[in-house]
Amino acid sequence: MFKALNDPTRREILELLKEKDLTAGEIADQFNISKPSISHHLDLLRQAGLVVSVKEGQFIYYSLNTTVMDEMLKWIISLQSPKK
Amino acid sequence: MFKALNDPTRREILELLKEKDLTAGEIADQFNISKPSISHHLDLLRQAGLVVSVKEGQFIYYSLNTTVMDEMLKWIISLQSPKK
DNA sequence: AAAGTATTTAGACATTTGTCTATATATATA
DNA sequence: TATATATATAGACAAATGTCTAAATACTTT
Repeated sequence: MFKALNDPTRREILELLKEKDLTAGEIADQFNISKPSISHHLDLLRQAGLVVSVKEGQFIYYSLNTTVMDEMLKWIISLQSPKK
Repeated sequence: MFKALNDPTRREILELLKEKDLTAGEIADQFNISKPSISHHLDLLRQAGLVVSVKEGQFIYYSLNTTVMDEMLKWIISLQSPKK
């Protein structure tokens, strides 16, 4: 998950999906990167559980899965507790 | 910052520093990794602003700087807002 | 059934990353 | 001052990462 968030392109994809669900092609259109590369990024995001994909005809819609981020939020917040 | 958090060793270092400030050597002792490698990890954490180092005699004490994490918390939380 | 569109898979390649050993720098102590 | 200790820097190297082009798969339309 940290790994999935480590790439600027992937973080931008998440920000796009914040607005609304998009197909792989619509996402790829937003970047100056080849479609196979975007496909690869989407695969990594999916493996990390950060996005979910649903096939609809010949399109594949991607959407955010924010529940997974709770874990990360908790981790970061736990670091902010005061020292002994 | 995402980059700094992407490595398991660096995340563990942050968790150690959560308990109390430690010298570079004390940190290195917790890992099966050479001291120069740990020194490199500490440098990356420092560059990311996640830790602060203070020289005390021949020792260098490292401590957490949690303020930087607020930015990241905000980013993650912003993704969790509902869709249009 | 054939051609077109959407997406993924496969394989290659350059860059980045984490690790190491060897060496350098700075401080402390005998 | 010489030696020991703490830490960092330099340079090498294998593994991981992000990108590409070419080809494959799946669906749609004519």
